Amino acid sequence: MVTLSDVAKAAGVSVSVVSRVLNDDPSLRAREETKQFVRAAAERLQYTPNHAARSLRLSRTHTVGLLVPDISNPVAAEIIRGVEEGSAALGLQLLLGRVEWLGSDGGLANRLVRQGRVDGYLIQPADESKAEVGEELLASGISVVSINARFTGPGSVVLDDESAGRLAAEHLLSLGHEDIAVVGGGQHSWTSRRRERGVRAAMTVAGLTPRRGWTLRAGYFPEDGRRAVHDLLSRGRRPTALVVANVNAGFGALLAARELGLAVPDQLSVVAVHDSAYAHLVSPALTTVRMPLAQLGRSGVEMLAAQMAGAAREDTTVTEPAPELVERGSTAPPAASPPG
Amino acid sequence: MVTLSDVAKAAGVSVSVVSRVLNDDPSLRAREETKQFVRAAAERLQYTPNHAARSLRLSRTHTVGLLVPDISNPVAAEIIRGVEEGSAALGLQLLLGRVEWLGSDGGLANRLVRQGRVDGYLIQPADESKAEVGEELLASGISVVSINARFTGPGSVVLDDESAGRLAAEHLLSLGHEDIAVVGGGQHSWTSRRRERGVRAAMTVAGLTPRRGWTLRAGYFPEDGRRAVHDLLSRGRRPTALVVANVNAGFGALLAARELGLAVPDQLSVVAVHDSAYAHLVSPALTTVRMPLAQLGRSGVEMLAAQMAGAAREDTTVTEPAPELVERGSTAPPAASPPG
DNA sequence: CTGAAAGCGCTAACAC
DNA sequence: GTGTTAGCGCTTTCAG
Repeated sequence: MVTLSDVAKAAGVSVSVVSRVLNDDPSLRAREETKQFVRAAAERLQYTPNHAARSLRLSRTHTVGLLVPDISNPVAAEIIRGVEEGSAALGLQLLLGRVEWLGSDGGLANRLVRQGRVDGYLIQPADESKAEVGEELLASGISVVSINARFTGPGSVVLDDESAGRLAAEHLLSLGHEDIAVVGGGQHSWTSRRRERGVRAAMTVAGLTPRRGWTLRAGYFPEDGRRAVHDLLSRGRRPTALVVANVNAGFGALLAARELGLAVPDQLSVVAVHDSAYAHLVSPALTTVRMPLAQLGRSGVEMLAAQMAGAAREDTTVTEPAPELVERGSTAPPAASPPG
Repeated sequence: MVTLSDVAKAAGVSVSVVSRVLNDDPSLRAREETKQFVRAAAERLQYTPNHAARSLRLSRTHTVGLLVPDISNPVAAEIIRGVEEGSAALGLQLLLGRVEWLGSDGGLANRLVRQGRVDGYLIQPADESKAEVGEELLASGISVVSINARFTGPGSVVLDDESAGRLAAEHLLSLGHEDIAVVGGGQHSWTSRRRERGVRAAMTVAGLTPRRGWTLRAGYFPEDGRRAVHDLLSRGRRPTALVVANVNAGFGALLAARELGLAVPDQLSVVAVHDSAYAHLVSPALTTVRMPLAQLGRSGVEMLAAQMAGAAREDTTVTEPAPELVERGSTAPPAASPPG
């Protein structure tokens, strides 16, 4: 390992000069020649500052913890991609962890903070992990931002879920649907509730009232969507169209329809929130509302970086690019049928 | 931040005693009472050793770099899950990075090594990132293990790809297929070549010779599979069954068949290597060969940890649990048809 | 049985 | 313009 003093020796100056040259210390007035010499020596020796020493000295690690619920979920993965891009751009390293660390494990996440291993945390809560789990971290005074969900306190970035819900509903309405049900996310998901609100808003504008019992809470997995749709469609009157709050659950909804012998889109239209690389692979291909997931991740790190630099905690919504309807094969006008 | 000397003060002993008690230094013969006292104080103050100081002192970070090509790929994600589990079990933290760091960016990966930021690397090469990219790292003398691919030198853990290929082919053969084509991974993928070899082996045993031109190299994305199958099926004689070397490409193959108006499985059977949570969501549901991806990830970190502890570099294959055929709807006996 | 002190590599205040 | 030095928090050798 080549250290500062190696470089100093090679350049024939003292360590402090080397340090200040290499860090572009403005208060340093050295001969240009000296600077060049130092830089050349550093280059030649392939000097790289030791990270441990530096963060010990500066109490700053240039590392942020990324706490995620489940990498295998393509929606989460897409957000992570954005986080990755953003942190690379900001020169931050990512320490990967599971969001479960917040709750269990004697507060492993907190320990990492006290260890001085990270300068802040980016949290992508699972649906279930509600606000409280992050509170302990919030209380610790460290920089934290929650992605796609909110704590009780400020410090979050979310998507324009209400618009997404509205867009999905408007699409169905424009096709002529009136009997629209919504399959939401988990019980406590604020994100999902906002999508549902968007759907209701669109229906209200169209002069429709959502039928009671037609707003379900399912979850974020295909199996959740499947179960919910089985449930919904085994009751008396059936909707002609479904807004599913999450694309994964949307796949499950499609599966359920197939299992029930319902033709999509002829007998049932399905539109889901969040696009997915798989949406065009199922049949019929799934109509979705695309949301800027990677941008959400990028905004998340950026906000965290700002917080670490001293900015106040705030809550923001990523509205650019706006949610966009991606029409595929799973939506069509309702079959002509006598009003129920 | 509470430091060792805070604890020492609280316990009324010196820092060195605290350090040795907390690290269970066997060479320390202190009164049991003293130890208890120290531990109690540490507990009470919520002492956690500062990571930077420790790794500066010990030149060890308990952190490994995880370099992946693409988190959004569910197959890669599943491996990462295993890596995550394994590293948690070993008390290692994961620094997430892109495998592209190896090539470009002036060797960012190398820089992290010289910075002393990681004790070793786990690399999951993209198909394209061939052996060479890791060589520089290998040369640096750091611990490295490559997952699901091999460097020119030792230090890798892979799956039993040949068995997987064989299993897929045997399934098709047992259904009565003779005209079997294989859609492989990228040009240079050793992993994929081993799967192809397994297919050929099974066919040879059955007294069949794979038709020339029926072994394609595609890639690991749905689009790759789709293109390859379009290509393959637009030629004169058509196979009755396909072994696709990767489940994602398998989805693309299914799509291509649909686009060409070929009924799966009646006119074309498809079996793909690697199971996926999406396999049962497409229609027909995709028959796959399940491989222990998470176990691969776990074995990867374990091997890396061993290497970091001084073990020699080696190449191993994860054979437990063995590849397993998951029969779904995309395979069936070939339609009775005159031999072409 | 316990404490003092050196030193890991770095930055920054201060001295010359 | 450049060098000296203290000290970040920790482990460990060596004294006592």
